[in-house]
Amino acid sequence: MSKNSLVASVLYELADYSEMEDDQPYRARAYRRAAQTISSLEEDIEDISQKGALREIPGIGEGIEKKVVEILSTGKLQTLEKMKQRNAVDVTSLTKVEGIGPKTVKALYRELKIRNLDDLESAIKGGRLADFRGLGVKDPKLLLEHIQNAKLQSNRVLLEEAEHIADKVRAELGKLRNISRFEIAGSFRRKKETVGDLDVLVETDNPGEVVQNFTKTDEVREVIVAGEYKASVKFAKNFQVDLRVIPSQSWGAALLYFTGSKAHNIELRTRALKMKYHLSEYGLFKEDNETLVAGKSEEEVYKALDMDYIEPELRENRGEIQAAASHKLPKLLNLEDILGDLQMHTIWSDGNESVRDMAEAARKLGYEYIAVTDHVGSLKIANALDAAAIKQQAKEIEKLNEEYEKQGIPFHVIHGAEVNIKADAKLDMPDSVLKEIELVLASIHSGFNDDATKIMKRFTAAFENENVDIIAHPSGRLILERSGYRFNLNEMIEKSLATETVLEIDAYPNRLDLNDQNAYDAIKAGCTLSIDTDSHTSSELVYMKGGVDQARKAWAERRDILNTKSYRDLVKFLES
DNA sequence: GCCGTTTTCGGCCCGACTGTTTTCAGTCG
Repeated sequence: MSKNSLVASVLYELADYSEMEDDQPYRARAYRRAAQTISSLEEDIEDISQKGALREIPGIGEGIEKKVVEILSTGKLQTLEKMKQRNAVDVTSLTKVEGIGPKTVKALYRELKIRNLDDLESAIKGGRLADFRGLGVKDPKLLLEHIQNAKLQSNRVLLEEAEHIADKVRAELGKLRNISRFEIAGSFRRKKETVGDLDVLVETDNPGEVVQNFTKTDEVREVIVAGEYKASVKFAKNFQVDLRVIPSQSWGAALLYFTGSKAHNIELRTRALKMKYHLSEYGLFKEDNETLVAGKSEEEVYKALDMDYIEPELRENRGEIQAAASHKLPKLLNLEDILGDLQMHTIWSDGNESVRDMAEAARKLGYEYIAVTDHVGSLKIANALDAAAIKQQAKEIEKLNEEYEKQGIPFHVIHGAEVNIKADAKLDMPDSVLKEIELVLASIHSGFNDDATKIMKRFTAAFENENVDIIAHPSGRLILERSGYRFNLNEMIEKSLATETVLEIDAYPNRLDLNDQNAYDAIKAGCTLSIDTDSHTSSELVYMKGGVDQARKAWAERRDILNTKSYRDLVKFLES
């Protein structure tokens, strides 16, 4: 785990306290901007600092450079610590409450001596907030709810879950009249691994009516705001959905703006300004602010800015703007390019269906092949196979393949295995057994707390074993649950290249492992990746789409991904 | 605090919604 998020969070905090303390809003904004840039940086901030290249990062000058260096060496910032002592106010928590920003925090402290969420809660319950001016939410019950939300963790959900909520939104919008088109934008459209809310754009001639009717649909549990052109509501589980009405001539500009990311938008607007334009969600305008240059479609706006069209997945300000301006964007991988799935489990180990069931389901998806990769070795919870069972399974698979061949069905089941890399850096199955298996995945399932050196020693054993073809779910993270083990990505990439071992993007919705940043780095370095679903039942094979989305965010092209190869080429690769 | 194809000073992305605001500040995305 890099220090980028630490540095970013300290800078964000500094921005909040600064905004509260002094009247130089642009200083706070500069901190926030730098924090934003650093948190979306692909490179480790510590490496950049060691190279002395911090000042090359846009938004980092003399002052912030010093602060970053201090955070990296001490983990803290003296200026911020002093501010905290001076104010003794928990700005970070208080600003998490909906409707409360730094200015309100300052007023709450000045007038009511409120320092934290508990103070705020008791002030509301004691009715002391009744005469307080300037707080957006007047209803005490609602405010208490917002405080509870602030105390809980974020409401972000997995992309997979967001897809289901999006289906509900689509269903509700389908019932409303007078909507000529709609689109769900935001981080959902960019296919971020987690989604915090849904941004729904609607085109209609009856804005007020559509907004009002939307707030009355069955899924809506609470209305936060509802104006003529915009509504914010909460669905079940506190999940926020924002609806915005967009005029037709601005559809593309609005879609662009609300798809984001914020960093991407700021870069675009800055580029527009340099070209003597002015970009907002209403369109790209000439300097006079009246002449519309482009706005109907995203393509039109990008074109007017002398850029190629940028796919939503790429809009994270990771160099896509420069690439689009110089016509060097990648030709992104598509789901149709995937010809097989190389990790799945059956009833032989901890899966729920037979080899044949999985194969038939994969054929329906149009695949040429699958690899059945049940757990092997001593992993008891996963009902791992021993050497004898592996042999039996090989026979079953051989028979099924013969059957397909006889019937002239061009489909192949590859006999694979997922072998555990043990804490002592040995594989959980002797080489004599592994070499008989056509495709071996190696992965870590224990000793998660080992330090990076030990983890790398274990991975190295796997990389250097000639029977191992793929390192499965390399980081071991579970999104929103655990962060994964400490590994050294650069070393993983080096080893992957040196030993021609493939790194996996495990497409299971709460894994997506490698994550997009790491996968981006690996692809840039020239590694081959595979995208596998890790399915334990045939209905999970469709998780491939999430894996492809993740790979697209990592700028993956068809040639970067192992399972875009035909069966013949794949076998050649495995044998080489 | 950052930054420069107008600039080393004077700008900084932009607009909707809310409150009790009679002309705008704060918050949010």
